[in-house]
This record gives sequence, structure tokens and C-alpha cells, in this order.
Amino acid sequence: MPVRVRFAPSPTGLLHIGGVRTALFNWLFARHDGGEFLLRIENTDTSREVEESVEQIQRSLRWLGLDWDGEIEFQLDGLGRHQEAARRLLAEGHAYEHEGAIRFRMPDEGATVWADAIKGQISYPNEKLEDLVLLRSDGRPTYNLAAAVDDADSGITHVIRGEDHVPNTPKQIRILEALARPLPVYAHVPNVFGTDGKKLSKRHGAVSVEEFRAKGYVAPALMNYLALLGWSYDDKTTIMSRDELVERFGLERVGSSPATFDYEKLDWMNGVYLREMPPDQFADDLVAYLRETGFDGDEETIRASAPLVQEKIARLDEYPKFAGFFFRRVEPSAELLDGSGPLLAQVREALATVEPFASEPIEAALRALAERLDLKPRQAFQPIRAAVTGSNVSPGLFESLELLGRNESLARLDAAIKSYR
RNA sequence: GCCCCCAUCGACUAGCGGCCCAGGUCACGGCCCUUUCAAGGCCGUAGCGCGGGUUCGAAUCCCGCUGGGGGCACCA
Repeated sequence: MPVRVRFAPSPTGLLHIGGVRTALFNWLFARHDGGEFLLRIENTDTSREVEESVEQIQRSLRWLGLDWDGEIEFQLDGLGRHQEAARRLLAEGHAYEHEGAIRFRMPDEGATVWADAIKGQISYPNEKLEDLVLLRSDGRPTYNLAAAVDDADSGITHVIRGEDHVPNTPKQIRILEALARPLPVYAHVPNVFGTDGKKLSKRHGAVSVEEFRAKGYVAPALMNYLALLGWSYDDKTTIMSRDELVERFGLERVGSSPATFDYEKLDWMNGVYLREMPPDQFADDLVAYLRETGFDGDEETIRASAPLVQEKIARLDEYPKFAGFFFRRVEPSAELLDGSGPLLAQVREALATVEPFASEPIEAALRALAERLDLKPRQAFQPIRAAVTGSNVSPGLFESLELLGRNESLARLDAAIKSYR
């Protein structure tokens, strides 16, 4: 029997990265098995906020490539079924009326035990389980009733959710048993903490998928990183494509202790993915990203400069700072250029006559010049870099000069010579 | 307060009784390469929370402690 799982976020506020990781585990588990991955929104009303939240959840999942099967289910749509279940439990003596609400009758001896696919056996003493409300006095079902009934009605085989749901599990098990419905396998994934050791929340850094996207992370890198947050394949594999992840994922190798989100490792991994991209794809992604974030440089220049920066940046958002000099004149600091006027004058002369104005001939000419002046490469090249890029950190100097073109390069050199003779 | 869960380098983790005086990745330090910064290569620092057991033998099993987390609604 194929596996069927569901991701069931509540549409309150933004879907944050911990939730996304839970969604990822569900998705990987389903795809690995050739089963189904359902998306259910646990809404209790139909406000405007809910609508926006549902949109955001979908955007997040789509961007990461977590496709769900079928239509999105809304918990509210199951109202009739939930009420019916409560009435049945009442009729069969598993529940009783209490001040207008329907309460479930919990056994008060023994224990409720299940074999959690991630955490192993978990046991709750029944005497600690209170008679929970199934149906409120206004007729609306409570979460535990609705969730349990929906899982059963959807034929969910594995409930993979955050560890904050562990205490709900014995309640849902008891409800399902009273209803004579089959129990799903439960798998509770541990929390994700922020770098400060506290549970990840809106207060700690970029937590929504959209923020990661805005910071210039690419989806496959985020997916790979998230997969490794709590799951491992073996003792040495870290970079895995989406297909490899799907092929290798399993609940058995999900750890049972919480993990801390590490932005530095994510940055490193994102850089790995950026560098491994085919140049055309990198350029496409870069252009799309820059357009989205409002960068207004011309596309031709962006594409031409893409190969020069691909090897050097870890996040797309570093581009404007790193390659911005291609789009505007720079103002090098006096500190970087002080006293280099005479050198730059000779550089200018050399560059004025190089033919063609391409990186290789440029490099040859500048190296010859440095040798003639008895300067070490860095002594000769850093002032040029500063004059032309405005910084002592930049893409390759010769390639940058070529891309800038002879006129623009000479103009920047002239400006520097004039100011720093 | 009560219930439940968790515990290997700073971080993510491998380890499921001998293969481990603990392996990989990030970060960190050093060296190499080098026009800068990265990238890359090589080397290195760093860890089994504590105390009892069990066993010929424990990071691995059991108990306690400590620490961390989650949950205790007519919220989801």
C-alpha cells in the first residue's frame, strides 16, 4: 500500500523555516515511496489574513519545489464530518455532554503507547490525560478531534509533524480508537533552534522562505541544507541533489534531538550550488533575482559579468556590492590610491594601445609594465583595481577591464590620476 | 507544579558493545596556490554533560543527577 502523508500548517502568520523543514520531510518521504503528499490548511475561520497566509504557504512550497497532490484541503470544510464523529462518540458512550460541549471520556488507567517512527516508543499515563472537549458549545470541533478525523478520512498512513504535537498524539490515538479507525504511524520531528539556541521564531533572523529567497539563497541549496538538519544519509555525504535526496530519504535516519540552524553552513552550501550551476543558468537566476529585488542595471551587463562573479559569491545578494562598479562610476578612497598617480599614468598609456582590448592581451601588457617598473604584481595591480573598481576586492582585474571597455577604463584611470597625482 | 522528549567537537552529524586514544561537513587556525577577494589543495585545534552500575570490554545497554526542549485551553 502506497504511503500517504500530509503537511498541515495553520494559516496564522508566516510559514517559517522549521515548518518548511517538516513539509520537506513529508514530501521526501512521500516521493521516496511513490506515495502522495497532501496539503491541508488547518483553518478555523476564513479571514483575509488566512487567505494571505495560504498564498504565502503555497508560494514557499512551490519555490522549493515541494509539489503536493490533489487540491488543498481546508479543515473547515470537514465541519460536518467532525460533528458527526463527535455525535457518534456521544451516542456510543465514549463522550458525554458537559455544559453544552461534548467531552471525550479518557480512560484513567493504564497508558497510551505508540511506536514513534523517529523517537521510538513513547508512553503517556492515561491518568494524566484529561477529558478533552471534542465539540465546543457553539458546535465547532476542537483541533484534536478535527485533526484525527481528517487524518483518518484522508487515509493518511504516516503523520509526520513537529515535536510540539507529541502531547496531542495520545489524545488523537484514543479518539481514533474509540471511532474504530485505523491508526497512522506517527513520526515527530525535533525542533529547529536559532543560532542563539532558542526555538526559531520570527525574532531570530530570516525565517520565512521568502526571506531566504530575498537574501539570495537558491532553492536546491536550501533544500539540501534543510534535509541535513535532523537527517543524514551516511557519515560523509553532504551535497545531494533533489533526486538523490528523494532516493535516499528515510525516517529511520532522522535524529531525535533538536538541531540549530547554522547560517554560515547554509552560506557555504549555497556557494557550492552557485558554483556548480551551468553558467547560463547562473546568469538566468541572477538576472531574475536582481530584477525581483529592484536592481536596475542593464541585463546585458549583468549577463556579461555573471561568469566573473559566479566563482566568488556565496549569495546572490552579494552581487550589487561586488559587481556594482560595472554599472556606475566609482569613487576610490584616497587611502587606496594615495601616491599611485605616476603608476596609473603609465598603466593608462599601456592600456590605451593594447590590441585587442581583451583580458589576455591586457594581462600581458600590464605584467610587462610591472616588470619594467620592477614592481611585484600586487603592488602594480592593486592601485589599478582600486581606480577602476573602487575597491580592493573585486572580480578578476583583467576580465573586469575587458568588460568595462577601453573608454570607460581609461576614463576611470584618468579620474584617479587627476585626483591622486 | 505535573506529563513527555532529548543529550558526541562552537554548529550539523556518523557511531546502533570490541572496527573509535571517536569519522565527515561548516566555522576557526596554519601552509600552498595566487593580481585582490573567494574558490581549491594540504595540515591542524576542538567533542562522547556528570555519577553510579552491567560487561572481559561502553560514546554505544540500565539507573540517577544535571542541563536543554516541548506540552499541560470550549488555541491550532
